[in-house]
Amino acid sequence: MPSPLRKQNDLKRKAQTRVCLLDAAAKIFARSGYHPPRIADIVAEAGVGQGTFYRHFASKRAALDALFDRFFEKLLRGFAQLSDHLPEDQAAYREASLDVVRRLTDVLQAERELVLLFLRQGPAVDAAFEEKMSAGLDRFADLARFYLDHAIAQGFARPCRSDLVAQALVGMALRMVERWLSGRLADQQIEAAITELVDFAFFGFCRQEGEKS
Amino acid sequence: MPSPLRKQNDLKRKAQTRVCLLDAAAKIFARSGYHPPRIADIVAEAGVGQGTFYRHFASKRAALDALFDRFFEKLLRGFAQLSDHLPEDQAAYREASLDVVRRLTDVLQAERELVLLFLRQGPAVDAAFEEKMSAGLDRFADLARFYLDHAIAQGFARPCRSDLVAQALVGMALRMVERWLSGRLADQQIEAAITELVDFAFFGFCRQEGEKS
Amino acid sequence: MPSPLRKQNDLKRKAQTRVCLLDAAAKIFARSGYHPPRIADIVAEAGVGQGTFYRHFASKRAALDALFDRFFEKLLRGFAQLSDHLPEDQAAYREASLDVVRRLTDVLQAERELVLLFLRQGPAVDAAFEEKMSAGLDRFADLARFYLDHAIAQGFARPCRSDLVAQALVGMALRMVERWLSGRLADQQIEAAITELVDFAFFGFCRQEGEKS
Amino acid sequence: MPSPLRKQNDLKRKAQTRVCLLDAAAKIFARSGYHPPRIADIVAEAGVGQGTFYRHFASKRAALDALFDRFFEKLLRGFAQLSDHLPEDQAAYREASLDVVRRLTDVLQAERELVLLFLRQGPAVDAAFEEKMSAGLDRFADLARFYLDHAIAQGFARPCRSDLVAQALVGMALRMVERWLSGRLADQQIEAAITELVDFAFFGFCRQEGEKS
DNA sequence: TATGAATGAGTCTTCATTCAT
DNA sequence: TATGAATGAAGACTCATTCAT
Repeated sequence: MPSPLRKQNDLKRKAQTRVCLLDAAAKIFARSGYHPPRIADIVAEAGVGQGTFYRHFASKRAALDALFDRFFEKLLRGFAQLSDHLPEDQAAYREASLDVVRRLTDVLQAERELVLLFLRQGPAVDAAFEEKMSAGLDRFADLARFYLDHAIAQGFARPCRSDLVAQALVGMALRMVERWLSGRLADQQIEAAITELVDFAFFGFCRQEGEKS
Repeated sequence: MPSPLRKQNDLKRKAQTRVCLLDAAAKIFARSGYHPPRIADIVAEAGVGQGTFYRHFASKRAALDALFDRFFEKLLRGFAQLSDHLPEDQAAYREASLDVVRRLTDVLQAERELVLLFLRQGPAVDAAFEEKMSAGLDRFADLARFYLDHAIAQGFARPCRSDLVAQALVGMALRMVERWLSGRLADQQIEAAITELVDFAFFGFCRQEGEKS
Repeated sequence: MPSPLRKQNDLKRKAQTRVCLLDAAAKIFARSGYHPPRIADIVAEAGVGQGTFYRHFASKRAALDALFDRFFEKLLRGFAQLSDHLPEDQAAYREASLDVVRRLTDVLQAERELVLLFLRQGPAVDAAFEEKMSAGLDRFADLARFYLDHAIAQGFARPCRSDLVAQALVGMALRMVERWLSGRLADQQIEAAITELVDFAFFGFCRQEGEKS
Repeated sequence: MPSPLRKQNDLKRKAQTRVCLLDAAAKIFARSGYHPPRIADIVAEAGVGQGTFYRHFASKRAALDALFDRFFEKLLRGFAQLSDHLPEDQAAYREASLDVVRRLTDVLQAERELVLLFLRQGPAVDAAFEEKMSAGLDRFADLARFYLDHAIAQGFARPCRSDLVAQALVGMALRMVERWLSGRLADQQIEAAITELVDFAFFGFCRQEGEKS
């Protein structure tokens, strides 16, 4: 009969090892992609034995799942209180949009390597993982659509197929993020890019009637 | 010594086998992704022997390259004469844009499985392949930017960071195509979606001054 | 320094754990054979930790040995006083034989699973264990031979190679026991089968001169 | 399109390799039992590569199955024409029995190592293999029972539970064979042992009325 | 003494690649 | 040129055993 103290310590140690392995996996996957690395690479990076990996994850695939869950939970946490109060005119809407995007970029930048990992490797892992990621992205699309519908209802956005537009916004975002985080943005002025693209989303690229040149 | 006729027949047969293998690879990759399938799966699908594969391609990776090249060449062929005459007002610009997109969708639909393959698996194959695909997409972004700059110069598009907007357009397109071809578009009315999204690109989602409700 | 009472309690607890592990091993081996189960299966069944197993047995093999010893000792205890007085005519000899077999079946039925385990798995464990089992069976063969020689000396058994006949009797018994305990006896009337087979051993299957039809 | 000749040669070569592997497996299993050897041991003995084993057998278990099938088929072939004419008196019955047993011993001696392998390891492999062996032995028991029933019907065997007696005979045979082939028969005079045991089966060990001492 | 997390040697199995025909 | 049997290096995974607590 083990003492409760002993049991707690064991659990804590085990949890530490798990974190250690996840961090190592993230590093390795970020460096070489998901498929190429061997379990041996991950445990070497983590500094534990081969068998230890299998005490914590059934397979490389399971570790990736755990990694994604940890990441996505963190990502969502930043948007929990978002829908508390909705903007009531176009200017406020634009401010709120800029605010959301900025907050998003902060998280993404903090997890740069993981983001790139999932963006590139995610859809190629297997059908189940693609589905999981797809569901995650759809949650963001739904959020965008919800906001868009609000704006339409308020009258400061024009009626449109908000489902399509929301997905288009997600598409824009994904590509810009991927280019930004992989260092392919023309200049790395992310702030300027954000403004530019929010304006593009709000007003399109056409010169409007009465717009000053 | 083989007769010239014999030689020619041999060559023709060889080319046929190559096409056969490429088609088989496309089918298999489309079904299971790039990494999981074994050479054995491809040759089984093609109905040839194991060794035959290696007479035509150095590796699975090389076959993928060949597949991409064949596809991309076909894709570009549709846009060769695009820049022959540029639209001179906003309405013509919109018509031309719709036209381009429609033509694109025709090719994409014809090669549905390959498109999905490259969209999903491409970035995960390896750095070189990602670079190759990236270059391909950048050619489309460059094209879009060229048109946008023309419109700005003509005065019917507002001045903007055309490089960013062009990439944003590519991002929009990629996501919509991926959803469309994988059957996740809300309704499968691609024509309506095209109009909707071109309008979004042209005018944004905001109601403009003087726009009728 | 531990009190003598404490010491005694520790010893008692240790013995209990040992019994617990042996019982668990018996159950597991009976279910899945000797080779397939892992130590982890045994300790899970016993409800103790992995390490505990090694405090009691050096290896799975050693636990099997202990299991066999415990079983065989119990088996022999039923035959200790057997040779106290020998039968003096054929009828008494037959009665004594039936009596021995019945007593044997009682023990075997009580340890059904272990018996089947050793019958099936024993010879396949390793050379040493086979030797050990073989020696055990030879003790029964020797006993049978001793009785047979007595009967021959008394004149109510015919002279024969008693060593061979004794081993044949053991063979008969092993197969019948295996079939009985695994539920493959035509009807489960073990008592009738005993009589039948003792008669077969005594008289063979041939009709004798003067036997009534 | 491969030439038929080529195909036939390939097939022949493949069959040779298979035989090679089966022989190697038999040798290895006979030496060390079924469970301990690794695939590496078998392929080393056969002088082929690791992968070659898996081209021919899905697993070690499948190889054992193939080995047993090959052996059992050979064993049965010797008894195909056995029931052509049945003995009509006790003396002929005894001659026929001796004849069968002698023929059996010839085959068994020729396959000494395999016989010992199956006798010892067979029941311990897994439930399916045990069932397979059991079915094989039951075929011999059925044969014995058929003969016994014939003798009873003819009146030169006494009425008895022929099913039980047949199984008892199988049990006797198994133990004697195992002792004989493993060199534990007191003297190696197998011919004398056969006579002795057939007599035991025919007449039991009791002295009969009117038998001369 | 009991525990169970950690270990890493050992093994199975796969599969890209070769090569004799 | 096409074939497919053979190959063996590579990698996933297992599990008996250790040892710090």
